[in-house]
Amino acid sequence: MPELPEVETIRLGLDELIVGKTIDQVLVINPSSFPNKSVEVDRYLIGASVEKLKRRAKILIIDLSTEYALVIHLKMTGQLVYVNHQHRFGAGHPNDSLVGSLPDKSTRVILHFDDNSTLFFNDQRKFGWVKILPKYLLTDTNFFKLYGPEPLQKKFNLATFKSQLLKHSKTSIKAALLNQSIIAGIGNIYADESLWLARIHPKSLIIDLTDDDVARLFKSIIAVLKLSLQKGGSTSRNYLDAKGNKGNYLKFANVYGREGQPCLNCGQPIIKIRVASRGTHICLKCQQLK
DNA sequence: CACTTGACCTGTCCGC
DNA sequence: TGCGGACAGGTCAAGT
Repeated sequence: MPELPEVETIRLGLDELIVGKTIDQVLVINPSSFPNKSVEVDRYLIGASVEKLKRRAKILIIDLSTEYALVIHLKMTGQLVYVNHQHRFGAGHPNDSLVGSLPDKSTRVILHFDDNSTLFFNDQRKFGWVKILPKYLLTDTNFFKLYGPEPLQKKFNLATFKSQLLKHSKTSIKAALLNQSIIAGIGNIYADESLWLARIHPKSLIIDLTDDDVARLFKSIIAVLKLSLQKGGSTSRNYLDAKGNKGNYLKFANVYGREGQPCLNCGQPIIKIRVASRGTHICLKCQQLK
């Protein structure tokens, strides 16, 4: 599920909701969802408070007041939803209905705070995970050493993007965008959206792209990610933010989920093909293979 | 070596 | 209505 805009939306929500709160209970309902949890690590968690929320690529980091952090990957269907039993958002806010419905059968880990509020880690497909790790390991030279640049950071520029792509010149551009070591945070939805906006066929080999193609793609990636972040991410099936809201980006999507519908640039029907063994949405007229 | 494919899981949808 | 198969936002290990 969550790609960069979704994880960032969750991070912003949790930043409002849980900073300063103290953990008083951790329940692991599905042990493989928290692979390094043990009785001993309870003492690093219980009594610790939440210091800061961070994100690197699609990974969320909850820095605690101790030497440790909770590191979370939501993979395809993970959710982190906060519920405060003393607080209602009101006016039909989706969070209010979660008060009674969580935990549910996809709840894998529960973090409980001493103000009686709760953070639920739900994950239908069980691919996601929570780990506790010492903060000092969570750097780009250690835990994140296989991750490429963050596309929304100021220091990410066209020259960096181009040199990252050229490390893998014989692969398709779509596979490259999905490769977290080339550029961090892009997944299937935003790969398709960025390639459509840049008018590039996803099967194009990197070596065949012109400088102009790469420049358009660079701009398109940033535009697409920023728009999605502004819309609170994409909800295709499962995604919810920390308050239980769905994302609104897919209403603005140009190709993802629009197979059979007219291309918003030329009117030809969008088709769905397979590239890098992922479902891939394109307009054949606007995105011609080189 | 660089690159691609299956496997991990659960649930849903579509065609017969 | 039931059943099998394909597919779903991600990432690895294992294959070519």
